[in-house]
Amino acid sequence: MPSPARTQPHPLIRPSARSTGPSGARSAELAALDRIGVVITLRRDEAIFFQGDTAEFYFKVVTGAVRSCTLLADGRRHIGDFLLRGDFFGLNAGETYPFTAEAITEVTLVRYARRSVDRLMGQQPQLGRSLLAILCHDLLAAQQQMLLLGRKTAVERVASFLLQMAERGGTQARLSLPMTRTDIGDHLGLTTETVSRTFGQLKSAGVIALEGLHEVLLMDRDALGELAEAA
Amino acid sequence: MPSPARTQPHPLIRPSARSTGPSGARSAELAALDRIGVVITLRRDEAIFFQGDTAEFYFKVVTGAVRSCTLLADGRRHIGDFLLRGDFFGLNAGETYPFTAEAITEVTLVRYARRSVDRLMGQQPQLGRSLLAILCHDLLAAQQQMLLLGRKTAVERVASFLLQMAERGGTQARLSLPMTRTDIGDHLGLTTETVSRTFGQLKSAGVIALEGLHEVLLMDRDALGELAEAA
DNA sequence: CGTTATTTTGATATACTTCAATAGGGGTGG
DNA sequence: CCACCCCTATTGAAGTATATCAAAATAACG
Repeated sequence: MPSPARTQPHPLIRPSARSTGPSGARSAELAALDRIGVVITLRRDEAIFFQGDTAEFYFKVVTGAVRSCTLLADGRRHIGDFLLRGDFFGLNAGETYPFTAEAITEVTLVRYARRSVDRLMGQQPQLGRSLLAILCHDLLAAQQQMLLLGRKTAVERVASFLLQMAERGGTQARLSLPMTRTDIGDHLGLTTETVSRTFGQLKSAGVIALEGLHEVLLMDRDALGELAEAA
Repeated sequence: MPSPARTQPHPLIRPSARSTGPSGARSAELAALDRIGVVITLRRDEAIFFQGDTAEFYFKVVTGAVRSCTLLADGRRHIGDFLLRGDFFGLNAGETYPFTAEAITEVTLVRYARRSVDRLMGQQPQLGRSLLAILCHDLLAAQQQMLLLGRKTAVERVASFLLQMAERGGTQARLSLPMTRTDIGDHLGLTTETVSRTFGQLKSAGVIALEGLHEVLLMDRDALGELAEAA
């Protein structure tokens, strides 16, 4: 079911194709994908797709950050993952997307038509392997997140999250958190307040330092690792 | 802080191959797998593999039930999933298994060598698609579990779990739970006591009935659906 | 059948949430 | 450039769902 316009913080504008062209891919096998990709851009808080939309496309993040959300009937929200530069998302066995994807910042994506990917996979078996590898990786990440949500304390969750973001981000000592504290809470199964207090604790302990609201310096990575109960 | 797993029999015995032979597969594409599979059986609480073992094999459950567990340093345990008849597990991008797999009951599995599967995939592109579909399905299940662990109450967790097991189990009104209450707790991010109390609540409410410890009758499936906050 | 593991039930403790109020920050219009 | 406003974050006080601790009841098992 294609989603009708819904009230969103920003007037809801559907992504529109802007130009076609190659962009960097993570591996040789995936480079073939670029030939069938279309670059799109979205503004902050725009939806890329809604839960329940027909799953026609597969996406890769070029710049910016995306969140994947699901909602319960009474409004409780969960953010399954944050998608950063180089991450793929939207690949799905079912007819429809099982979650909503929204731009956290202004974002540039490459969009691949599902049928084109299917066709290409027939011609290039290596592509199938690459997608298999990506899915295995995502599944592993999901398993770690389940451990976090099921069995870790607030401090352990936040510490794990920061380390994970640091690993994904590139530089090791400084990392940027484009999302809000509420987003982080909804990803870690905590409230905004608890996230804020936990950042405060880590700051007081000298483990991290904040530079503005969205930049974190890892002052003591080992200590952070221990707090995360490294798993 | 969530409690460490309590006394659990630790699996000490390595699985051993017993006999060779084909077994039923879920789809035509996967039938090809059976030709390269080896049937193995394990006793209750035996480990199929340990976290960190070299990931040489891929498995399918023929009879019985398996749990996939990860442990934190202090003993807190999380069960990522229960694997039932027809479920595949152990497929993995990495060199090693990221979790331990243990037999909950006496269990019969088919074991596929990873390299054989790889080779077969080269010859039968459809196999790759089937594995892709299985992984997508697993990923979806993981996303739902993250929502459960991150945002649902104890009653919602247990209700969701029962419905999920009912769907997987076959018959709709009666379902069997071969695992212990502790296993269920470690899967749902709860303690044994909370699981037990929640079962009690559902029983008092007339939503379920217990027949022995491991058989559940769904007396009011709609009510259970509402309690699960159907998501 | 006795023995041990598992489950249930009860009483208490606590980590996190909820509710409430203040403070900061970034953009916009004057 | 500054002043205002709104949104986000922080901080505080009180409440609650679930964990923990403890013990009895039930089931499993040799």
